[in-house]
Amino acid sequence: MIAVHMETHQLHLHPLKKHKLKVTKSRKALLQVLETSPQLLSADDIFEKVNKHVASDRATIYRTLHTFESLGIIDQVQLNDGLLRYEIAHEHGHHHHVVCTGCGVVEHISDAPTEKALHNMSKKLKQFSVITEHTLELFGICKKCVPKHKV
Amino acid sequence: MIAVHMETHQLHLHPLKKHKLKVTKSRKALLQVLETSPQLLSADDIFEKVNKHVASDRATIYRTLHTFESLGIIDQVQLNDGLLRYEIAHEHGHHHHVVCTGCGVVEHISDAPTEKALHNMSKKLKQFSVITEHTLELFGICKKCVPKHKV
DNA sequence: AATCTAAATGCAATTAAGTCGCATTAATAT
DNA sequence: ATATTAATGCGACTTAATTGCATTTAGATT
Repeated sequence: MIAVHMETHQLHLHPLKKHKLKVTKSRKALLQVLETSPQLLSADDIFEKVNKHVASDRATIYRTLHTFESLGIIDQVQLNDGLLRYEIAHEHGHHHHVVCTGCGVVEHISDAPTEKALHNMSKKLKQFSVITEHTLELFGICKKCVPKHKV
Repeated sequence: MIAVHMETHQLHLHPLKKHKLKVTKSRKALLQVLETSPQLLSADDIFEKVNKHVASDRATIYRTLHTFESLGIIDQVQLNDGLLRYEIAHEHGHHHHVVCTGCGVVEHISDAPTEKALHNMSKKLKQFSVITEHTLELFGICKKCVPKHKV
């Protein structure tokens, strides 16, 4: 009864308890921020958003991001500007992103035909016999932002 | 006769003259370095290699890279480590890279089936109707490096 | 060939993203 | 309630990249 109650409105505590990490204000806020964001967020985005709720230091944010990343709680993503961005790790595993250049909203994709085409292509390479990974990110304008760009 | 002679061993001057840029030692060396590199090179890689031939400053290298990039002489590439890398621009246009994580050697690819799969996939997106671009980079171990990684 | 001038360079200072050491604080096990 | 150890805050530092400014130089002009 009590356990059920706790679970329902404190879902963001799970990853911390699960990995025996101390439940601090900064970490709770960071998780909250990532869980509710429709965008991929940079360390600085996260720093700003966390600090609207609790006082936290950049070094703490960076260290927390590293900790969470190495535990698989969050994923790092490189887009095309060299800035690392973060998202809550997907249970689905391998996937890619479509990012709106207007508002930053992200749609997650994992498309079997594309993966198959990539696999076929990798067999045609001249200098490579082993492909270990790939990055694939798409950029576009989301339906909400299309009107703004029509102007 | 004279023109032919000049062309044969000074191909790297063409882009400079073509764009009415001054032909300096640093720029010649930078072009030479990029033209002969089987790898994508970071600004710092280029700085080091250029300075084996002529004395040049980092600021000069960065400015030259910007100039060349905006004129389409070279292309910028983001891999997965946040460092900008450069290559001589391909006349072929749109293409992707396969990068050896051992030695950095790059194979250039442009695969119609993959592009078609990406195109099909983009039509299935929920939040997007317009896709403007995509990045796709593959990582693997090249045939020369496979033996080293077997150890 | 000597001179002129805009373009390019070298140098130093600056910014931005991220990291690290260390003393202090605070979460949680006892 | 206390002890222990993880986590934090702060400041200094690193690395990639940018910028202002005085000097130099490529190449056009005479």
